[in-house]
Amino acid sequence: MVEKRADARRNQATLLEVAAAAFVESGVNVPVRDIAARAGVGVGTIYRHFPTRADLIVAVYHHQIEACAAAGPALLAGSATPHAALAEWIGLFVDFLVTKHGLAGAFHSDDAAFQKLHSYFLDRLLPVCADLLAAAAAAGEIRPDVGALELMRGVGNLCIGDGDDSRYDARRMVGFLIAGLRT
Amino acid sequence: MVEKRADARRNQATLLEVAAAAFVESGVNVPVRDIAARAGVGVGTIYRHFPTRADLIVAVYHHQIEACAAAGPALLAGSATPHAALAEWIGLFVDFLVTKHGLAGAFHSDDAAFQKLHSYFLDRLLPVCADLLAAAAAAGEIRPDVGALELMRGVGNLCIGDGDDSRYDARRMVGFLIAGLRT
DNA sequence: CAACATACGGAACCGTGTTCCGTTTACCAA
DNA sequence: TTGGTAAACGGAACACGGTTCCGTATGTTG
Repeated sequence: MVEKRADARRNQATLLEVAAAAFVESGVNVPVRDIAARAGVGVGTIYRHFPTRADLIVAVYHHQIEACAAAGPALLAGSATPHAALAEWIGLFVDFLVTKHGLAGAFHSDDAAFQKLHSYFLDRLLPVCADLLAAAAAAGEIRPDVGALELMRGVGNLCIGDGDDSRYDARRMVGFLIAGLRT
Repeated sequence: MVEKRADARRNQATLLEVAAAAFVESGVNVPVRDIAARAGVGVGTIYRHFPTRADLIVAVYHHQIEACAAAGPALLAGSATPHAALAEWIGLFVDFLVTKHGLAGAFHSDDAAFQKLHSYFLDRLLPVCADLLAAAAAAGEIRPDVGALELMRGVGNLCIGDGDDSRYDARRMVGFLIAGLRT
């Protein structure tokens, strides 16, 4: 057995599309039952393809996360200074997070189910961030003791709630944070 | 009717004590049923005294929040510069948040039940923060366009998850953010 | 001490994530 | 074409946490 049944493959594809649409309309915390109903399947079908909510979220945003990871080295190679590359890359990350209502919150949830989401983000993006930080530190543009993990968590945290209140702008706050890294 | 029944007053006091202890041990997200069990009362009794979780949390931390609010003017009067006062006051706020496991998360929850918690924090602390910011801005120490609400939300967000992971230190990140406010 | 308003306890309800299992169906071989 | 079978499905059921409701118990007052 190597090939999945045709209906299974079709359902998985449908679920990814429907989930993506539901996330856009109702945020990543949309109830699993709603997604199932919209896709015309039972909740069991969702859980067979995606063992937890986190797996579904990871699957939906897989391409965008990979694109973000890939953008790091490209920016480093193409920007005027490492610090500019870092700022641009963080900007991409922030854009990604704030356009997914509730994702930043889920990212930092202490719920065990979201551990996988957390791990995936970190696995893919932490090395990229670390390289950018190292380059900027080597160029003497930022203090040398800034860790990639703390920066990513801080940035992710600052994105929580963006969009809920027009008086709060995560991009602005992240900008201040990055500015505060300078030597 | 002006006086509450003696048992009611006693229960309310017990609940405050037990809830405070439970928050310390298990975080502010400890189930209501657990608090009820520890206090030896039914859940109905909790809800009669505190209509929602948020009311209970507000009641438990009322004194500390008031103390934090009162510290603002005192620091402003006693510090070398307005910026130093701002930094010290933010430090107090951060200390308060990070020592209450899960409180920072609840503070920014989009759950309607926590709206009251959010409002109370903002009602009491926003004016204090605004005064400190205005003083620092007037002294030319920080950029003049920083809002109290965005700063408090940013700081609150940075405190989320502190303690869950020894590699993340909210105080450090907040320090960077405040540093990034400088002109 | 009686009578009544107040307060109590905890079962029940609701919403949400997740599991389980009887039923249906795609696929392949005869 | 047609069985047979493993894979996949649907949705009821369960776990859990916040909140509500109401019959019962009790402090208080006259």
